[in-house]
Amino acid sequence: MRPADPPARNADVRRPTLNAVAALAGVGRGTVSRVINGSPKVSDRSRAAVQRAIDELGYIPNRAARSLVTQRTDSVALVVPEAQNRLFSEPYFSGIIRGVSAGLAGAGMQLLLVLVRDEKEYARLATYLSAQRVDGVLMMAVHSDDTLPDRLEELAVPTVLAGRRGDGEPLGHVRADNGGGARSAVEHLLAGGRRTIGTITGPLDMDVAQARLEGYREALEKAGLEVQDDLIVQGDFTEDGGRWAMRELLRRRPEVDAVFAASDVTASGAVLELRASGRRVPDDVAVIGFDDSIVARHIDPPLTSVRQPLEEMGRTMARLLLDEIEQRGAGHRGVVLPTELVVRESA
Amino acid sequence: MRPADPPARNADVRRPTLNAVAALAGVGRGTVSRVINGSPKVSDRSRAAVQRAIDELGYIPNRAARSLVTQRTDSVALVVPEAQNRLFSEPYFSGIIRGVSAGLAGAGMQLLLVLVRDEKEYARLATYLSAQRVDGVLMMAVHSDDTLPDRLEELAVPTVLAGRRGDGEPLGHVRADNGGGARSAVEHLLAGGRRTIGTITGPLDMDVAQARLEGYREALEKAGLEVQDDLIVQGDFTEDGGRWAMRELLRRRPEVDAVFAASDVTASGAVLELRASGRRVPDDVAVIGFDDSIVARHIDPPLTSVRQPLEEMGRTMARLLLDEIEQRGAGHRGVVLPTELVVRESA
DNA sequence: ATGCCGCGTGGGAGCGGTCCCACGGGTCCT
DNA sequence: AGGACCCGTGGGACCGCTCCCACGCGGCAT
Repeated sequence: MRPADPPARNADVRRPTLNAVAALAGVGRGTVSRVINGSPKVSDRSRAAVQRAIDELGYIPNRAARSLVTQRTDSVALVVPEAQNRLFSEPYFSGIIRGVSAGLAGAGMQLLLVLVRDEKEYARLATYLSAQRVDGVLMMAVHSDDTLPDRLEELAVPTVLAGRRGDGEPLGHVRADNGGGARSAVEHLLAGGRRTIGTITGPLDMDVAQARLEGYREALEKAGLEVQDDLIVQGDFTEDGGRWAMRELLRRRPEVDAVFAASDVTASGAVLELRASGRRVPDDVAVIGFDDSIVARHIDPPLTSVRQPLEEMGRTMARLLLDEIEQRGAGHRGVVLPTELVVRESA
Repeated sequence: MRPADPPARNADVRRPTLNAVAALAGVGRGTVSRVINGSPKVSDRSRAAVQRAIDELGYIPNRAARSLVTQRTDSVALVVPEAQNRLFSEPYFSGIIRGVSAGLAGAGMQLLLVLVRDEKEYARLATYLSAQRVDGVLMMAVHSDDTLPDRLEELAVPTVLAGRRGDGEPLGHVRADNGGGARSAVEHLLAGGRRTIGTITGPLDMDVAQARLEGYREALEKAGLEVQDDLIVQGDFTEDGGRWAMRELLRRRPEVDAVFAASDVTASGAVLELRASGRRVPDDVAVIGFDDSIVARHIDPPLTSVRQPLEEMGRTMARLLLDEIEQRGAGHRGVVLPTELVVRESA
């Protein structure tokens, strides 16, 4: 129990209100509101007077007050499952954020960052999000069995995903052309004369992993080569997983002369294992990764990798979400952005 | 009575209000408010009734409405200058964010992410922030000539910085023990029998760079060695800067047998240059970096590096900010957190 | 002139909370 | 018995904005 209430609530300088602007401009509140919201039904004279008053007072609308009546918050949440946050190579995360931020800033929207630590938090999140009345939700790294997106859809919260859960993703989402990227990687290996090309996949319950594997298959088939199951080893996007998978691959097929890894981190594990087995990269075995992350540039030898247009993906996510907020039922759309092969020394 | 019900404003399901809870619980609005805010002046009977009604309706308070009257937003902004966002090794950024998020979540505070692209945006930011009425501001990576913090202080916006601008930083801030970290790195090199130890610094207008350089000096002096100016080369935290600085260092002192680099990225550049000059790491020249970033683990050889307790730094920032919001004038405090030397193969 | 139209415009009525004042009804003291 | 006090309580008055209705006024047709 507090002995006495804090005196002087706090040192806040009371900011000017719309009322103050109206008084100074000699018009009614309605008119000021119209000017601020760009309504056309205001005379030039009033508009100028209001504008002058706004400038003079340094008036900035109070978001809470507006939000209370419009039932909008002009803010969206970016949900990042904690686990993924580590798993995914960092450029992925920060690149997308940068794009999202840029796309949102233009629309005067705020970005709420929500890191989700554990399952318990995750479960309560849907209610939380709809109660906070964010206008929309951006989700990073959804798993195929993720139900949060469905709940958000039920609650009619506009949602856009980074990546999709599976083939017929009903929600709006943005993803890189994983299949195409993988294809171009394998084609590059083929063009380099490699013939026994293995691949280390990601967890196959993730769409990205599936898509990249599919691209690998397509490239081989297009080249008239047979897809051999023992050249395909499942990894988990980690470095240790990459090492382990590479060892397995070498055991099965010691003559392998190239590897396409579904992530750079995996690839770096593979390179380590190759070196441990006395093989040289790329002379004996060529390696290509995916993501063009920091490690790609820094491992020895520098890694050829598939780059995703991260910032553009982020911007696109923002745009899609804004569209959906503007007119719900605009239909959830999926956007696929092209990838690019960055050739370095490993292949 | 209103003539007719509002014509379904939009597809939003109208969430229950405090009024609805009061009606269902058979009490007044004031009582419900008291229960929600944990006031002791409520009878157990009322409290129970209200609690039941809340659960039944799934009531969650409307932040905007509350914010309007309390003049608080229960949200803080995390400001990240865009340039730094690239410059700083990523674990730094994401580690701190994770800590901040954890620290804030406990207090029911929201985290607003604000990336600042260019100078123009930056200039308007102070006004913007105080107008948005965020309760406080967290700033990443301030430069020593940064004036935004000062403006925020003027505007009486509670602020906590990651790192400090200089020696007598007036604002609350959290930083790693950069000097101590550098010292332990150099001591490790000395313990390994190295005697001609060079250092590649960061931009010396940044406090971290200064502090790390100072630690280098102290360690040498403590060991009774002379600090030789030509063993100190200024870098810029980039890889290229590291290469260039290493080349310069080799030119000045070809017999150098160890290098302490002020960042891992710098160190990785140095390693590249050392190898290009035909030297082996660590056999001929030992190298230690700072940050324990991803690249530290992935370059060849794996880099010995100084780790900062990033997540704890984030949590501490959150706590400091919360304190300052709670009672302004609690005095801006600086907190220094210990670092840890992670020994790998490069030294 | 008289009516009608449409454009700007002012301002009342909320949005959903918190704050605080006034009030009923017990307890305890005189 | 009457007064002073305390406790839990209801509800009015906002917080700063948008929405919308009603109104004044000039121009045009009647």
